[in-house]
Amino acid sequence: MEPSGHLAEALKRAGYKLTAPRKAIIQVLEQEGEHLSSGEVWALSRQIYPLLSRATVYRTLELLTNLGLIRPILLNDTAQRYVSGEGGHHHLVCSACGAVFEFERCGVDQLAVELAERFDFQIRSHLLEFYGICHTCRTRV
Amino acid sequence: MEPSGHLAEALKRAGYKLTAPRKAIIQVLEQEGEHLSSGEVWALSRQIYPLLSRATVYRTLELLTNLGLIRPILLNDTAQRYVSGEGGHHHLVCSACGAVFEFERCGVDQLAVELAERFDFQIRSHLLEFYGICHTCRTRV
DNA sequence: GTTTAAGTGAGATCATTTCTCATTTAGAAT
DNA sequence: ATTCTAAATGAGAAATGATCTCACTTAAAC
Repeated sequence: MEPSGHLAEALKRAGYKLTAPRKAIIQVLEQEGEHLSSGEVWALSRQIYPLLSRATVYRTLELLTNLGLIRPILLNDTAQRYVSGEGGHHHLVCSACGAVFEFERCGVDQLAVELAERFDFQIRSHLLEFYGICHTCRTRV
Repeated sequence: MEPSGHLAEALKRAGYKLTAPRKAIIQVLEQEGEHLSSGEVWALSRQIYPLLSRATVYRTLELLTNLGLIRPILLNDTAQRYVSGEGGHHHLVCSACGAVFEFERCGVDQLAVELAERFDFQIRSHLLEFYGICHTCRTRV
């Protein structure tokens, strides 16, 4: 999800303690890729630090979110999921079957610059999603 | 949220029964505006149809979602919230304090046309969100 | 090594969502 | 209008996800 060591460094820089539970959670986030739910983070991190409590997972995910290092994303789940706080995510989401297609170029960079100036807002990432009906669902009788 | 009668018509057209519970839920969605959670829809709809069960609210929201008439959106909540299934939503979201700023023009129309063709996907709406740190949070000591 | 504010675990509590199944009903058929 | 039936519903149980509390622990500054 992130370049290794990135999250730990950012935490320390922001004045937070680098504890064993946090190290385990960070290691999971950095190694296991995108779209992890809170529960998945908990399960995976307990393989590293078995005493880890659910509460600490929620607290750490919230902390990392507030620092802009990760952010929640809406998938077809009930559970909250997280992705990297940097860069863009671009999806086509089928309203009927939930299928997700990804694409790369989105062309919002210029807009980002304009908005950053207009709102005096420091932009770190973005999400662009289109919703509709996919080919399969549309051609199904 | 929708032009009046739009949802009821679409439901019938898709072959679903137009029951009293569904009418109440639809009336709420059409009148009460955006960003309602399931719980809020339940509470408001019960003012119209007091026997209404939570389960029916969930079932109806899921049905309307599958038809592309509404869609879930991620806000700073635990609860699932819904917006119109048509048109675009454009937000700047502060990772630190959760503040949301809206903007209008997003310029993704041309991209939408290209993607629709490339993926053979019928696009009905989109969401463009930028994440970062707002002016207030950045200048706060 | 001491100190102390920050961080944590365990489990209770709360909120949201899903499930089950007996009962009801919209709308088609007559 | 009446009958019929698959679809829809209500009520509450169960599951899942998130938050809170508080006594205990610990990172890191000194």
